[in-house]
Amino acid sequence: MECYISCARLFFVLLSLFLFYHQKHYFCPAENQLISTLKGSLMKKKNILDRLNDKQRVAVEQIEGPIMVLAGAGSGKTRVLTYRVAHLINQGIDPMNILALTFTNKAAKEMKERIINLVDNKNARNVWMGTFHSIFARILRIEGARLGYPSHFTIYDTEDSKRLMKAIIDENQLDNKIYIPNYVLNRISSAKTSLVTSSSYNQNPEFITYDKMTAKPKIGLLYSLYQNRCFKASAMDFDDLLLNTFILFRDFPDILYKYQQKFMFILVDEYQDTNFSQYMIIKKLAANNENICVVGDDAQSIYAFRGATIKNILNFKNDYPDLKTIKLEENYRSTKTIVNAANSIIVNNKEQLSKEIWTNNESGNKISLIQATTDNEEGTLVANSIFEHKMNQQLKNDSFAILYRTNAQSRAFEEALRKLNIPYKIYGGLSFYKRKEIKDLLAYIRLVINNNDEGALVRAINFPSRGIGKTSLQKIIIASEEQNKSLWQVIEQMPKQSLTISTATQNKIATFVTMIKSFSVQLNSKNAYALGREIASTSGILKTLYEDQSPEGFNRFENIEELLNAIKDFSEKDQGNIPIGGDIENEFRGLAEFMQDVALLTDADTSNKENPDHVSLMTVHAAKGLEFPFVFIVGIEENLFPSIQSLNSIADLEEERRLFYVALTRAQKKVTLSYTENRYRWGNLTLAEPSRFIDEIKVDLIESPQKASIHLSKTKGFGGTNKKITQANFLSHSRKKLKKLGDLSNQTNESIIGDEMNNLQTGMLVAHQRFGKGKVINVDGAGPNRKATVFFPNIGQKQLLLKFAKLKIIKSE
DNA sequence: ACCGTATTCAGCGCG
DNA sequence: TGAATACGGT
Repeated sequence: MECYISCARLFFVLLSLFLFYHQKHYFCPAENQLISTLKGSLMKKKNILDRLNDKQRVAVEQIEGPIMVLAGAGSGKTRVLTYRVAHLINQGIDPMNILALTFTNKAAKEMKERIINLVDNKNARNVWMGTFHSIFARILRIEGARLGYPSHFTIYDTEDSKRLMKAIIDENQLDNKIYIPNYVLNRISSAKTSLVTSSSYNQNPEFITYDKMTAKPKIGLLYSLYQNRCFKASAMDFDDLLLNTFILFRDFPDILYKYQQKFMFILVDEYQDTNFSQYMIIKKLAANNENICVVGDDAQSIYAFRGATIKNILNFKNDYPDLKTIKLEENYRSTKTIVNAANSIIVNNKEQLSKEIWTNNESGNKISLIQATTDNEEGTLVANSIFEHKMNQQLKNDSFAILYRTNAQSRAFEEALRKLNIPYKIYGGLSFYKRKEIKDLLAYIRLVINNNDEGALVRAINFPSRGIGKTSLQKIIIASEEQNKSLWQVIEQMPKQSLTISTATQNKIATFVTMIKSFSVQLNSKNAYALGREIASTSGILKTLYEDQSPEGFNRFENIEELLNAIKDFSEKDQGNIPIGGDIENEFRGLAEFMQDVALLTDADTSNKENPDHVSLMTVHAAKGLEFPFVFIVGIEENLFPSIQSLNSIADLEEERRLFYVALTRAQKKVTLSYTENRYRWGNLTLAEPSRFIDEIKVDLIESPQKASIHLSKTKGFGGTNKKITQANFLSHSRKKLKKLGDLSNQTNESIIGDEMNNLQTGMLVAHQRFGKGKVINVDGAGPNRKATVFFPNIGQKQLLLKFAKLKIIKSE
């Protein structure tokens, strides 16, 4: 819980950083160092190439023609990509003519920063670097008119899609037990990924027979209805961004030609995780120049379950006969032990390209194995082990990561780390922009930008509640279906409609319409922040949350303020700081421009500005592309890792194995595996046995299990480099550290209330950041739930959770 | 319209 | 187990 809130704050800190390039990358200390070194020693063009090994160098220097780089884990893949772009720019290529597609926004942003630091060219930021979705969303905003979309089209997130699909299933009186919204959406998604439109779906024997076989013959119909509804709302879902780009290029050769000319050089990162539609788009774009460089590692393909296919790597050879393939096989990241362990795992996969990863690094520590009795004990043992490593080797928290297969496993580790006052951060989980209050305000903003946005309208009209209920909305939806209009078009022409809605309700709707219109007209003239605030207050969102006396309500209020602050930051910065690409004519930084960034932003772009020194907790999937000195891979049990769902097919099991390979290769110095004999799953205790993956690691690379709990007195040294610490020494040392840790923990987890707050008593005068001075009326609750009732003369009585409210005691009596 | 209770479901998740 | 949603009563 606490994490969400710190996440929330962080998210927008990060959002602003994302937008303005002030971001530091915490996970790549080596590269970071490199950058500062380079900056300091006035980079010259030829120095770039000196930093590469022979193979990397070929991959960077061979700028013309098709190139495929098969880059093993830790082999400097990112460096090849960044240096290649830098090299292109140094060769005089206009950055505007370079297209670089990445897997995440974060990767794009980090790479771009590095490139800007590598080259002495102010225009370097104009490289079109971003995810497939963000790049093609941009192109669709420019060219979408050809397909009948306005440039301000909405991008539906998965929640919008689900809401819409539910509604459609309902409206068509289909059984939502048979037509489960998520299932239907998955079918549609895989169709779109295969470039099958709704009309071709209904003629596609493969899809039709499958749906008949599974007794869901109406899916094709639902697909059509869904597409129609999205189109009326001027909305695209994530898959549409790719599908529509493909259609655009397929049906409008002039546009395809334009972008083929523009993108003279194309680079694709994480090629093993691209799907068919991405493959086809790339193929089209590169068809003219064939200056295309793809980088990937088939051994790290872990997203087949959502449509990615390594066929793209195999097909690549067929598409470009004069393809040059380069294998990067030297690992710079990990110890010999880790590299060998990873190799001994991956050979068990039948389907793979031949590659032999090796390293010149030291042998390092053996892989440790922790055996626990219960999942809680697993948490404790891992946390203790982290603590022990820290103490013995004087390490920071950010040297450690705990990786798990499923998010549900995180709890035991959180609790154990909290007990030891070790700051941690959970990556993944509920992100800021998915919070209700944020989505509420964003819904208004979306509606103001795109009146036809159905998802936004349904949300906004319901909150704050204004007496327009389900029944009225249902009538509006029916009318919109009958007339093939958007919901907005129906309510805008309300008086002309013969709807069976009471005059009172009609008046309420009319008021709502007028309000939204009054915002819309200001969109292109008013400052984003001013308009955002006006929307937040006029809509009643601020007021409603303000009047909510509960601590949660207070928090929501704060989150809205946080969002408004982010908008303010955005609007105040001058243009030229556009996150992706650069040759954009639009210099006005209004709300619409802000929203274009937000729609495609995710939590993966977070890191911790307030206290970067934390242990990272995340799924193995989320860890892709990251590295840590010490990695704990937990829950290495049959039916969990490999997952029980993967045991039906060899292909799935092989993907699990690749996933385990990815997990291992995140580590630089040491890997610790853990498993438990008993695990709570869905409320009941189940027996667990060690994963087959443990047996697949060569025996000489792994230690036999450590069983009993680790106590301070049992501390042993690790490896050669650390200094020996006598027991007495260690204890006194650890006490100091403990205290320091407590302080840090206080910042990150917000779980410990400062000493001062423990002394808070009724009658004291306190100061609050926003509410000003007030008097404490009551204090109750304990630990993280400790809260105070404070009377603020100007505002009134407020209940504040002490762990969130940054109260200062002014006067004790 | 809203709230408390019953029921359901449970894998990883880029954008 | 626990969260997220559906239901049903006021």
